[in-house]
Amino acid sequence: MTIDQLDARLIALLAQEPRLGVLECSRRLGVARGTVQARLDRLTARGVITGFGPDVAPAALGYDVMAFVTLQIRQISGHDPVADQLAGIPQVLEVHTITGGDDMHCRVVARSNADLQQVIDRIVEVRGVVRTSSVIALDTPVPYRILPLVRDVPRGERD
Amino acid sequence: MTIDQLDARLIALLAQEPRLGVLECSRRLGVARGTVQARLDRLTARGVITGFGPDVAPAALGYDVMAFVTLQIRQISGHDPVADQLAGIPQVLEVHTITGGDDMHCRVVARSNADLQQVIDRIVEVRGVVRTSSVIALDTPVPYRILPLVRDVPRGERD
DNA sequence: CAGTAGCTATACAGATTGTCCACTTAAATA
DNA sequence: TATTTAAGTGGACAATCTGTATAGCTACTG
Repeated sequence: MTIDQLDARLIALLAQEPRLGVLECSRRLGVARGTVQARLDRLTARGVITGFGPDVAPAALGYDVMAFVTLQIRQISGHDPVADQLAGIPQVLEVHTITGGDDMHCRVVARSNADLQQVIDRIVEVRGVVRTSSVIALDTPVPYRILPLVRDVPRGERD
Repeated sequence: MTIDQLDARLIALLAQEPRLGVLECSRRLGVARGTVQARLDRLTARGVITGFGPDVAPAALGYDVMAFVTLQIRQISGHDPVADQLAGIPQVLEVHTITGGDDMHCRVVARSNADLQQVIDRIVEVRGVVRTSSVIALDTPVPYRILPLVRDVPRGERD
């Protein structure tokens, strides 16, 4: 499961200028339009590209506070019911189960520190959650990105 | 800094079917094309929508292991030089400075647990990094999302 | 009340998309 | 070696969309 040079260049191109159409991509990459179309279809079908969703900045919506909350849960209840509950809280952007002393790791946002407390309270209320521990993200020197990873791959061939 | 109903519906629509054109959006939302265009321009200008990048699944590229690495750094060196170094490691997808006992929080991916060790080694080598601690993400019951947040906002009016 | 901002409706040329098709390679298979 | 198969190229066509402008209407503000 890897991608080749062309795939990588295509993804990189789209990552930098996402609004480009297929035709424009083909021009920039120096290949036929059909090729780009086929590549995109294949990348999407293989699940490499999962979508082209608009990237929304929570901060721009007033959610200035971002935090990571780790949870310990009552083992007996299992992860899924807890995750389902967490999924019902809009401010919970992401949930992972993890190794180590804690059981789950969430990324949450809030409108203020006071609001963060509310969000955490809501998390604590979730049945099965035993304890939480939070750290606030003060700054994000490296925002989420995949370009370097994509550029790095190209030694591979087809799948 | 909030968005109104229409903005929210527009973002939600695009989040679900990102490939839609402006015209199609206007039809679905029941407003004029110019309105959608203007809204999109404004949302982008205001920084609410930061892009439409292709969402790439690292796992589909063979990076099956995801982990969170927290760092303690030598305070005297400051965060920035460390962050710059970390930005040079493709497998480091994201870096935040945080409150609490540790100083930085990173999301990293790797091709295997053995490979993760390599990545961590590379992080440890960064000048200014004193200590690292990692947890592996076993599962992701709630993948990153902003829809619930966007849907939740609509009580607000214009900025 | 005048001015501004936002939405609607309409228009038009130019560009793009979704699909076909025929032909050429390169690689895998019999 | 002969034969498939997958992938890429170049071109063509109708249908659609985009960028851009115009003008009228409404709501809010000083």
